[in-house]
Amino acid sequence: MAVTIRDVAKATGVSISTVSRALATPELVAEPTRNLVQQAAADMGYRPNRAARGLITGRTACIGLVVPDLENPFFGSIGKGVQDRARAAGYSVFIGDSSEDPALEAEVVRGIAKQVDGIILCSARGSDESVRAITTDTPVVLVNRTIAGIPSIDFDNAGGLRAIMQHLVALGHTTIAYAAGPVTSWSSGRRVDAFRAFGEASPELRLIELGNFPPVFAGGVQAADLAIASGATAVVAYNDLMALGLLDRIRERGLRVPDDLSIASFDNVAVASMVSPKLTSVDFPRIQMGRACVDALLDLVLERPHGLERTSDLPVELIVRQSTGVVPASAANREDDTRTATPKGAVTTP
Amino acid sequence: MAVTIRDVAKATGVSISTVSRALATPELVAEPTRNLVQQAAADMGYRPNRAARGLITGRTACIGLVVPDLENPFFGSIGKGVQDRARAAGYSVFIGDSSEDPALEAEVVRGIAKQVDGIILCSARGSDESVRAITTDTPVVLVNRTIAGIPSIDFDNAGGLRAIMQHLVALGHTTIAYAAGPVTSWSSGRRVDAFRAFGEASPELRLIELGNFPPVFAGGVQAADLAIASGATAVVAYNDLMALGLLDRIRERGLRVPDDLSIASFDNVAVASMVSPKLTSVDFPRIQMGRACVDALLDLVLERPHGLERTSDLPVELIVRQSTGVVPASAANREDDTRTATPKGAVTTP
DNA sequence: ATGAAAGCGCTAACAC
DNA sequence: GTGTTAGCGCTTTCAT
Repeated sequence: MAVTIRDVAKATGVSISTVSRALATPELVAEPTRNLVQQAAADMGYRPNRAARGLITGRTACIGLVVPDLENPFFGSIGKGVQDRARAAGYSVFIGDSSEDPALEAEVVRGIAKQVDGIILCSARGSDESVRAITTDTPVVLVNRTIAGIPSIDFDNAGGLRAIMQHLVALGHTTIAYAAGPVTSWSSGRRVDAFRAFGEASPELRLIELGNFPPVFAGGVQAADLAIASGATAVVAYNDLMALGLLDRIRERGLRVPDDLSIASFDNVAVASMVSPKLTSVDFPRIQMGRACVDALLDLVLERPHGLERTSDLPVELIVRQSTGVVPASAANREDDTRTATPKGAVTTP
Repeated sequence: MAVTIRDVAKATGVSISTVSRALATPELVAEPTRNLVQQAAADMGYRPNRAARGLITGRTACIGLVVPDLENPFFGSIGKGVQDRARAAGYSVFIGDSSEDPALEAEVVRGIAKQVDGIILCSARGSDESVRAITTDTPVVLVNRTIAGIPSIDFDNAGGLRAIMQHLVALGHTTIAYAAGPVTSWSSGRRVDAFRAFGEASPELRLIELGNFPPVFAGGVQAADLAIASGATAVVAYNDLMALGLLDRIRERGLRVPDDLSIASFDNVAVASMVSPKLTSVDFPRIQMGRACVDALLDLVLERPHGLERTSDLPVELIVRQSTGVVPASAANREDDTRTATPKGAVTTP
């Protein structure tokens, strides 16, 4: 058996409660006693039994992290941030993988809920009700999804989309296509909304929605032909994986990126800078997101008043690389004609 | 407070020990009582308090997984397998990220050790002694590293290397270069050993060791020029990231892959099939590895006799794609000459 | 087959 | 400032 508080008490000649206090609340113990006990505890290699402590305090000093897919580096990064901040705060992290399955997600959450003080739930797949049901027993912070009444953290999807659009417009593009992710994806929805809003604010642009695609390589391949057919000079993809698929298919069709067609996307996964041309992509501070989640969750758990707002958006950053370039001369001319034909506010020719 | 065993006892009119038995060891309770209790427990939403149980049984039903970097999809996959198998066995998983830092690794392990029944330690960074020290308190299974006396699981690195070599030889290559990973990497060492062994067994081949490189894109870039200078017609890289760097630099030098130079590597990361040309790579069954780790660890924890051997190598699979092709005609001729000039066993010209 | 009772290691009143 | 005591929720002898 490991060394217990009792052993330390026996060794130092004080009572077990003094040992407990010297270790947990040192300010309540006289200097000499405290030193004696702490020294002895250290010498004997005493390590408190978390389970016993939790049994009485009702706190576990553990938090749970439930993600749809651990293999996805996106969630790995968040996990790294979570683990890092949690450790700094003296908390351990339980990991749960729901394999993108709502039923499994519920089971995983249930299995974890009892042994933690709170849960960080990434991209919850369950219904609003099922998620809300969890939050009655356990503090929860949501990532990549918002449900009224539950604190959540997200990236600034709209800001990222706008950054891409401004970048493309600055390069002279006026006909821009967007290849969206799954309709069920909340973040995809936010980006589509921002895309439309941008279009409404800039009527001189021709913005084309290519439709919804699986957020993977094959989805990008599928979108590529539509993008080419649309006449757009730039394509924005829901994520880098799709951008890779676009790239592959576009080149297969004999076009060059970015000379004939520019590509921009979201995520800035590691490989974005390893392919040629390197991808222009919106970077999400994922590790920072993980940390922010822990902060928000501990605010809840410890009932700290000065926590951040119930929901917040983390700023993102556009990383410009080689997959976006100035609009092709031919397209620029063609579009110039269009622009001239419908000048903003003034009609000189009937 | 949550519903306890006491509440269930009160509701059913039996004693708490009967409730405990009905739930934990049903065979010790009479059929009617058992049903009554189980039904009531289910209705009341009773969930056993793991901490309390652990306090008395000495078991936590938790295992720890410590990896060098959660952001690396390699470890994410292993984590997925671990989590999956552990859940099936009724175990929860603590995650620890050591950020490739031996000191932090030790701290993370220490923090986790007390709250788990065993630890799966991936690519341990600490010294043999420090790792062995852990195993005195806690069962440990090692991944990607072997230390005498500690059970470990690994991939069949040598088998993978041989599979690549046989593939290249079948394509006519006789001058093959190898770009190794860091000298400190255990798996890199295994592959280098296998490379040399293959060379010794096939004296008709010219095998070139380009040296050790960082296992990342930049390392591959660095190796590329050496590979080209070496006159090899095929390059084997320590991992896919390096292969990507090789690919980039080789094309920058005006050569084509695989027409002028073939590239093969290890890991088969997702992106290997998303670049062009798609990479020939050795696939590691990582999720399966995670599962195998849990099985091995639970053998230790539960002192099951029929566990697998103390150390074992998981089989790997070569995935042939577009980055490897038949040897260039020019090179084939040149090499034919060489081969003729130094025939095996017979010297015709002084 | 079931109940009573003794703790697992620790913290938190409550005394002194 | 320190010691005594009563549990936290559960399993596990030991009786019955």
